[in-house]
Amino acid sequence: MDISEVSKRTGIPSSALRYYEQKGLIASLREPGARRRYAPGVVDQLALIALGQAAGLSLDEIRAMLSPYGPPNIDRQLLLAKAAEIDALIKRLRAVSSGLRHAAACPAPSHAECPSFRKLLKAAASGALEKRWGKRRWPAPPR
Amino acid sequence: MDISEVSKRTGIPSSALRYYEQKGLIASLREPGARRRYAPGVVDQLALIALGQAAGLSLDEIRAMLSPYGPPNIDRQLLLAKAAEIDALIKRLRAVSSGLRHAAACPAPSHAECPSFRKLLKAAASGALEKRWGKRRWPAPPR
DNA sequence: CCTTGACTTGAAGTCGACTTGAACTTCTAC
DNA sequence: GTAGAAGTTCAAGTCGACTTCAAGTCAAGG
Repeated sequence: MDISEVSKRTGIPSSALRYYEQKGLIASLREPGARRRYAPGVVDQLALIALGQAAGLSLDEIRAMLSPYGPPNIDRQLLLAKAAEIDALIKRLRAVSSGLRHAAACPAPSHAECPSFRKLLKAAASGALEKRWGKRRWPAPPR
Repeated sequence: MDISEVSKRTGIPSSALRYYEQKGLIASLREPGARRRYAPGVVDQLALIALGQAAGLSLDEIRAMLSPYGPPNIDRQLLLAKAAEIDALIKRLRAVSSGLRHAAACPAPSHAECPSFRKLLKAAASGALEKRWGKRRWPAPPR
């Protein structure tokens, strides 16, 4: 497959494919200087990368586990830690969702006055008011 | 309250507070040129901002609804849309979490060969392989 | 042979939410 | 009155994951 074929199949722009290769996340077979050709397995590889990204792993972390050379070297500890992290995130997101619905529905002039809203607020933003959060990029839903 | 007091109470660095003020998200009462003094309500305001951020709103979107001048001008449509978006995100995150746990547990040499894993993968990454996602910053959990 | 379009490279630009630095002022304590 | 901590402004830097640009190369069709 050539780069545009992979791009079509995965939806990932060719610029991103080149970027991934440059970062060592995928490999292309080719004579130096010529055009890239991809083995079919690269599509699965890219799906794994997408999973890792959805899980909040950085490309560097993903590369550490899924180097295209040799068998995947899975850090099970890290995966479980990330899973736990995501579960915690889900909890907070549920509170955020409730908070938003409440804010949309509650007619109180100032939401800061509504006790149930304050409670949701605390649950949703807990941590924000204690220790600062790190940063993370999350995908938006498929449109 | 002075800026360090607000910072201590909310955990938000003073640099961020100045930034928020510059962006019009919060107000400080003060003689021009002198030090900032904050009304107590600013803490609630900041909690709302944190909620908005946790919900994935940009500071610009938050400002549109929570201008410190005058009553909040809530866009209920937008809030409900964001809530729905978050619910969809939660669904995908659950799949991601399962996927990670599976990847950590499954002894298969190549995960791409395990059918149940492939299914999770699809659910987790769905959309990534169709249309490209937008970008969004999400907070990490409180450490 | 020549055009056209897809590919190549490396470097630079983008985005949002801050942080950091430099240079300066002001408040607090001694 | 003076040190030093904490505040001020404005400009510039940071981070990750890409995208975009400029300039050049290669392959197939007419």
